[in-house]
Amino acid sequence: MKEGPDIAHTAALIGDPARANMLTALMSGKALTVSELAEEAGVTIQTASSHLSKLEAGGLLRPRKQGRHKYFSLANDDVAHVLEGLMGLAAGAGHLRKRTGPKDAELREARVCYNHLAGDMGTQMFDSLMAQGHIVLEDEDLKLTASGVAFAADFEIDLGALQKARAPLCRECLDWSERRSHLAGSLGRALLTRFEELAWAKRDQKTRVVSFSHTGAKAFHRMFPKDLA
Amino acid sequence: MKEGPDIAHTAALIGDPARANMLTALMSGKALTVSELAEEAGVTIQTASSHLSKLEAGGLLRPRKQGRHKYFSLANDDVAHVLEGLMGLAAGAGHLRKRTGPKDAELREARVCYNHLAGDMGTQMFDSLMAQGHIVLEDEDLKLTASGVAFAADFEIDLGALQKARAPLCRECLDWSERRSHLAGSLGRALLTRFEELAWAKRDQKTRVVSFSHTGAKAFHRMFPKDLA
DNA sequence: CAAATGCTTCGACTAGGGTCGAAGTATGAA
DNA sequence: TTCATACTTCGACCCTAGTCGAAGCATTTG
Repeated sequence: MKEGPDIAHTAALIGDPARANMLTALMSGKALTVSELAEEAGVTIQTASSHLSKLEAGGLLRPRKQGRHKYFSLANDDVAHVLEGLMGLAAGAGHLRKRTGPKDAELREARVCYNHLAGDMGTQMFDSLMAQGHIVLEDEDLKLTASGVAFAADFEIDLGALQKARAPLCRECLDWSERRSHLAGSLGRALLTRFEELAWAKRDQKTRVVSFSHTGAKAFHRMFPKDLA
Repeated sequence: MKEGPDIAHTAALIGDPARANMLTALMSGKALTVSELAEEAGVTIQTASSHLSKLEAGGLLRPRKQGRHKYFSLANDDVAHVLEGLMGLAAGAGHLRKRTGPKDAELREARVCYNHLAGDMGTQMFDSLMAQGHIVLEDEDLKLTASGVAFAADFEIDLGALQKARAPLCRECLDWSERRSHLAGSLGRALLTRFEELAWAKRDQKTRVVSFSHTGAKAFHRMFPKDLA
């Protein structure tokens, strides 16, 4: 009678408030230590440790040991994708933690989703890349076109290094605030990194907010124009 | 400190085994009564009733009263989308209920996802529609092209009626077995319905399996060829 | 009207799991 | 080596939430 994967176990892992807080914190894309995650979730370190080993066993997190620290990050983009989807459902049901908080507007404007740009500017960049023909939807997923390769080279992104990793270069990710797609995958990550290198934008560690400088925003909009007839 | 929607509450709703079974059953797209869902989940009717009101309050289900029956269905495509995503995660973590069961192959071949065609044939149909230029990814989401409109008319699908509803006409939905997109939205539903009307395919209520007849499969592959150079 | 069916509410029971204090292990610094 | 830091394990507590029996509504049928 029960066919298909065991959805309940995975959902229950996300369903605990402390664990959900940790996962949400990891949506920033940064790897965090046990103590940092404990702080984030508002529980003691012992409790956090127990939660984290469950999340790891459930395939949601990827641990990395470094000296006496243990860093956790989301296991892959699929996890981030599901988390964003859940945020969309929760937002739709009106289950917001704080409604129209001061950070809310900034979060909708531009924020980090796992490791790439999300929010209004994220979807705008995605749309613009599609409209300029730099990426296309082919077969199952997004492909970088020849013009896209040129674009990346022009922006000094090392595609060769990115393609060595087995992670997909381009991926769609559904935005919970915009309800539209933005660009994930290793290229999405590389773009955000590049914005930071060029000091176009800075990301706030705690809140996931990405704040663009004045000149950075201007350069961004020149590179990814809203409408191109 | 806690910004964003309350993901834990929604995930916890899905995280209970009984509720997860009900939701999985509703992925068939059919509306089911309280007693049917109780049977499906293996709990008494009282327990099921309690679960269902929670799911309803959480915005995951949409109830409809009809006489002394109360029918439940998934609230919208977003819910189905998240559920499929969770199935993908659970499958990736190796948390399958039964591994390589007899139904498994059939499920991967063709099954119902909420109300549209999923599995190998679902993704194949999606790819073919894209390749033939009937649908394109524009701005945020999928759009039906002029040739797509002609195609629908030719297949005797009443687009006018579909467009009246505020539900999106075309949507992508990620397949947990294929890990590729297939067509959701009201057009996706209409296509599956049409296959049934033409007796190309029949869907099994219990298992979500969609079985194509011999001639039905032939017609399907003629209409959605795998490769068109 | 009464009987039957489908569902909801109430109340009580229980198990599972989240929580933390305390003790144990491992790595790095002095 | 000795101390400090980062994390894990153990054990006990407690409380939420899932469960079902029984009773209560609502709707349809006879």
